[in-house]
Amino acid sequence: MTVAETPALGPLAPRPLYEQVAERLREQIFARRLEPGNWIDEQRLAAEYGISRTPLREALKVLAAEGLVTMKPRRGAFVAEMSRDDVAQVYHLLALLESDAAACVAARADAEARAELRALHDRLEKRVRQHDAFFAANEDFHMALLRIAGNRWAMQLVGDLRKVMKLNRHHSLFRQGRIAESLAEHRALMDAIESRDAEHARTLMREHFEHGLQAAG
Amino acid sequence: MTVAETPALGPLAPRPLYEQVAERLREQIFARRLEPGNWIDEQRLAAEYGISRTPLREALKVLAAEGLVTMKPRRGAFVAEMSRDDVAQVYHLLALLESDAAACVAARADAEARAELRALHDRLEKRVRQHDAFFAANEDFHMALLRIAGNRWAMQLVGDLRKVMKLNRHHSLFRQGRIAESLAEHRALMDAIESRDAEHARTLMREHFEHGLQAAG
DNA sequence: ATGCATAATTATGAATGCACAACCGACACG
DNA sequence: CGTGTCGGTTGTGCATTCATAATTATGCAT
Repeated sequence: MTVAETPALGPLAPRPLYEQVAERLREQIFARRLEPGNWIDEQRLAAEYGISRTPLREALKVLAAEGLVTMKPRRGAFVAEMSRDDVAQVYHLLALLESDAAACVAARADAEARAELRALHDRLEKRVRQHDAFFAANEDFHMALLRIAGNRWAMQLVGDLRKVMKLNRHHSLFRQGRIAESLAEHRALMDAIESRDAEHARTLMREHFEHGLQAAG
Repeated sequence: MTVAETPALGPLAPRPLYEQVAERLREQIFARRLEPGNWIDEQRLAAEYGISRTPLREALKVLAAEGLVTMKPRRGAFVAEMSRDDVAQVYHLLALLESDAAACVAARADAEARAELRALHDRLEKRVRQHDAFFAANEDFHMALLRIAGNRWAMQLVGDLRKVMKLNRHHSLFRQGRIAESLAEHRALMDAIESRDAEHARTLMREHFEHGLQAAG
């Protein structure tokens, strides 16, 4: 009844096929090989992946729950589209959830956790010039913050919201100069966290997202 | 077994089987006919529902994404369990998301929307004595607030969080006297909304959940 | 009896098969 | 020239079947 100990299971994880397929589909969607609005041809993809439609359809259900695809009865699956409103709404939620996490971390994280965030932030500083690497490091920092905040449900929610955000073509970081701005905001946030100023951290994180939304608009 | 002619709603409701099954499973879980931690016997349920395992498995994927069941590879599906920590974490998120929605509604909802909420609140007032009816009316009020706030992603998130919350046996409203308290808090919230005091509404909603968590603890 | 190896059973994960709705094009009609 | 419907085609949704991992039962030695 207490957590059934499934210890570690590193390379010995016989991950179900439908999960691998879901992961692969996510990559295809983020890489824009499957574009928002496009119909997803089950037969073609099943053939391409060398599998049957059954696990593919199960994977599509998972992605639908994540919001990456929409299912139309008897019509099939389509890559989800993000309207301008959707982007604004998701930004608002990310601001709310992540600013709360930032406040929580500033207030309660131990020295070790703060050091981990500092390390991730420093990595961010080193990648100002490489857009893709900066993007990845940015994601790492934000997700680490969530993990340290210690709310697994929040981590799940934010993870899903960040996934659907990747559907948005005009990502804020693409704007010229936005990376430098974003970095400066991260720097201020990191300072607030290290000086354990929870409310300041909350405000900075919220503003970070507000600026991101403006840049994306 | 074929649906035959559903005279009025036949062609208008071609809801896929796996969705109906998902709905039915949710009911079974909320009614505690399937208890948290229990293994879900695919064959037995498929036979019981008179369907094959394929749509049942697809429904289970959906519920897994909602957090109502957990899938263990090669072991099957299990009704999710909510630990004490989980309950606290979900309450925290509901407080955050719904208090923001309350502030938004107080600030921006038009008279008609406020009237709708008032009507739902009055219904709540009339059901103090009937636990189940009060519970349902409470849910209606909270979800209406979310809908009026106008963030469809927030509505989805809160809906899912409220679903997993129903797994928790010791729901706060079960505590003696909590219903009256809850109602008083709703009353104050409704007043704040009608006087369009956004920050007051936010605070009241947050406290409403904090009290709910204490009652559930 | 207890512990371990091994065979039988059972259930999951995936593949294949099939019925019917949705789509596409042709052709008749207003 | 647009509208409608009729037949063929395609693809979804679901059922059925199969392979293999997990679980239970069995036997044997200690």
